Amino acid sequence: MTSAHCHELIELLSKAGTVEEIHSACSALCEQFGFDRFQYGARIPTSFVKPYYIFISSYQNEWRDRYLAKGYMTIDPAVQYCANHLTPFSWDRIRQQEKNDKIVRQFMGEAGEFGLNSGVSIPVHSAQGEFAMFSAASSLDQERANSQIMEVLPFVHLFAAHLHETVRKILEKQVLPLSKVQLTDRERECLLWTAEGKTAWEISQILKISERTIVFHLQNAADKLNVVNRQQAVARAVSLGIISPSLV
Amino acid sequence: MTSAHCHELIELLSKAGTVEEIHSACSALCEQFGFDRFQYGARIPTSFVKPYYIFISSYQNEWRDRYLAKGYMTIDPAVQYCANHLTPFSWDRIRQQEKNDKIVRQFMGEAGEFGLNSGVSIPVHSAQGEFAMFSAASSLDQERANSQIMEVLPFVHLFAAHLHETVRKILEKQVLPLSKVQLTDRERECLLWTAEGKTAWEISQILKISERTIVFHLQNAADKLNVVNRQQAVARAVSLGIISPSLV
DNA sequence: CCACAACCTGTAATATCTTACAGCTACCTA
DNA sequence: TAGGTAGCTGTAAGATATTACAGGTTGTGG
Repeated sequence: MTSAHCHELIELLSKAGTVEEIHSACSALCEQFGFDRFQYGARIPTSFVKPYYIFISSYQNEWRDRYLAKGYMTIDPAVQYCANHLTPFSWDRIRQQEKNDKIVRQFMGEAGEFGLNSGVSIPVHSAQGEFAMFSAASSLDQERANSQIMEVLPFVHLFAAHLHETVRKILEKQVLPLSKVQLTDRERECLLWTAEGKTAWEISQILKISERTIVFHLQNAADKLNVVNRQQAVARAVSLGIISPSLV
Repeated sequence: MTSAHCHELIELLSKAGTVEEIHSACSALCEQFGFDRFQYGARIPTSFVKPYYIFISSYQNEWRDRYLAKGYMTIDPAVQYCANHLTPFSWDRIRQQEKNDKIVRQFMGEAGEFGLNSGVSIPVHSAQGEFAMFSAASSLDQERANSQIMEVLPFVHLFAAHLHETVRKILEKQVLPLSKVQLTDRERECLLWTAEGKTAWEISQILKISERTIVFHLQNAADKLNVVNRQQAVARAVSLGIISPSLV
């Protein structure tokens, strides 16, 4: 296994223009690297309460349905880990853990019935606040699966990053109109200070323009972001990466 | 070059408890993978206007000083790219670009004087809104440098993720007291709806409790987050990953 | 039983935001 | 020259947030 195999797969990804083609590239990765099934899932922050989800998966439908229906996302240790970390999560960490909730053990058992015993999950976090996870499962016995996973881990990790960027490019045209919002310098500046907790009057003192103008810029920013007030404007601007601790 | 070398380096990282030890691990990576110099830089969102920066670097001091003094961070194409992407940025992309600003060409020239001609930059984005970059430079001629970079890219990429997690663990004790803020379920819930643009009265209707109680929870959340109003509370909660489009 | 955490509620004064009205300058490009 | 964009400013009514006062219930663990 060399980096060249990895770059070939990434090359394949870069040519993908549809979800189906991405699915094929992931399948190619599984074949190349000795995995049986994969799943990519991403959460896109179009709204906080109702984010947009996309899944590209070769998991069995029955398992996927049960997973969603029973709300296993809030139980799955891989999800818990990936939501807060950057580094790959090997599934056998769960078994190694001393105390596992009863519910977690049950979850693991059910997953095992679908051939999801050994595997690895790669967290992906983007600057735009998106969260994605790429998981690959192996049907080898635990020991062999682990050594195989270790072998290909760097390649899968790099692949996952490219995978998310590819998905993002496709989604951009469809569900990410917000990410194209262009704020003017002043709008961004006012929003930045608002996120710092400053009132319109205080910002007017900082920027040495009238309070009315601050209100004007913030209103324009809110209109562009399609939100109803400053709290929501700040939330959206931060989660979209439009404002970030930066460049000052 | 195999994955085993990579895992050894990561093992080394995991043992690091100080910035110096991390520096050593990065140096080991450079030696192992044929790079001459490295730089890791991270921006930690303790505040929007004045974020916390940390650098671990083997770049020449003179270049580092000039870089900061001249504000090259806002010019550097690698930074521009990494701020918005997940995948590695090979420096020769800059040269391949058709139109380069005069200022960019000047920047590249100056960097070249310090032996920073060929190299790669890996973006790192965390769930907590941190942004980091790990760059490794090679003094080989362009063609050989590129093929060498391609060869080790997956390993460097995985290393960068572990590097950031290690740094984060060290910083957590010092500059990240905010990340330990624990909000109650209600506080988080109220904050989440506030980030959705809901007023206290609207949230009271959603949660079927009194408006006064919503105000109470939001005030408690603001106190814990050490902020002065709802805008800042939302900004901080989002950027710290305390609330995110999720799990509903 | 007591302390504590999480949760809940009310009144009221004041500060701040939101929105609607109306109008200005400067710069750039078709 | 006209039209567009970015920026700037004022007044005012009404909605909402902030803060300070004062008080309650429920469940958990020492």
